[in-house]
Amino acid sequence: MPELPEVEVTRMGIASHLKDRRIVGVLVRDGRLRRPVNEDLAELLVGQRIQALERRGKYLLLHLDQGQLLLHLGMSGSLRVLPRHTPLRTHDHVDIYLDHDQVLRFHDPRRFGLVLWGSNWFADPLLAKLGPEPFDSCFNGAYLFRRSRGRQQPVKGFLMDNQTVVGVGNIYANESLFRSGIDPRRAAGRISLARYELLARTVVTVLQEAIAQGGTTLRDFTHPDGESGYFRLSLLAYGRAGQSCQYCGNCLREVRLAGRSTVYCPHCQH
DNA sequence: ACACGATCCTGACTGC
DNA sequence: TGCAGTCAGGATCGTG
Repeated sequence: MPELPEVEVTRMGIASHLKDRRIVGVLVRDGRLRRPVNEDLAELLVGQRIQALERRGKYLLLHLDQGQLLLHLGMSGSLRVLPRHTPLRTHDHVDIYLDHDQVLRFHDPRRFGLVLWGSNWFADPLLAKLGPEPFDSCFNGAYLFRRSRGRQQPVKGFLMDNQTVVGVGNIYANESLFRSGIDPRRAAGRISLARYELLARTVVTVLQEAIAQGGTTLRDFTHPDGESGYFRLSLLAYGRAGQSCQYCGNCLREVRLAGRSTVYCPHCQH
């Protein structure tokens, strides 16, 4: 489900409900995630107060008095703040009970997500190797150009690599390359500085638009408040294989790149 | 170092 | 209706 915009929409939706709340209980119904949830999570968390909810790439960091709870939504995860006695759905794997009768509930059918306690996640290999945030000034065309020299990898895979830049998954990689007129199959090392400058600006614009529209709702992604994200209506490439290009009217084509569905316009993208 | 495929897991959907 | 096959927004690991 979530790329950077969906994670950021989640963060914005729940951060104010979490700030200064005290954790009064924890229930792990199924701790078998990408890595096992800490077995003693309740002992570790109960009594601590929540200071902030921060995002780094597609990771969320819940800052508590004595450390941080690292959260990742994987492909199918979601995180909501609910009244404590809200009925359970299947795959509601972790509940963190808060004062004021609320619960922070982690839901993840495919269990590719993470819920892990630690004291310094920024030093952990999971986060330490991440590339820049797309909204940071060091993410720009010159950076992409420099980093891509000599690389034969298709530019789409290069853009989705979270050591290049964090947060750009399959949907937004497709959209950014479409809007930039760059063929996703083109070798990353053979794209000009000028085109990378356009691509970097486009990535930022696409992600910002998606956040402003509440993210992209496919299948079950909804806001923390249950609303849908409307960026799906703005998708020009992703999910539109076989339909006509909004720019030139030709038929959009689909190929698989690094195992991921890739949609592009053979006429507009080079 | 680099690029790719397989893999973790469940659910939705397709076609027979 | 049922069953097999395919695919899905991520990230890591092993391979050549």
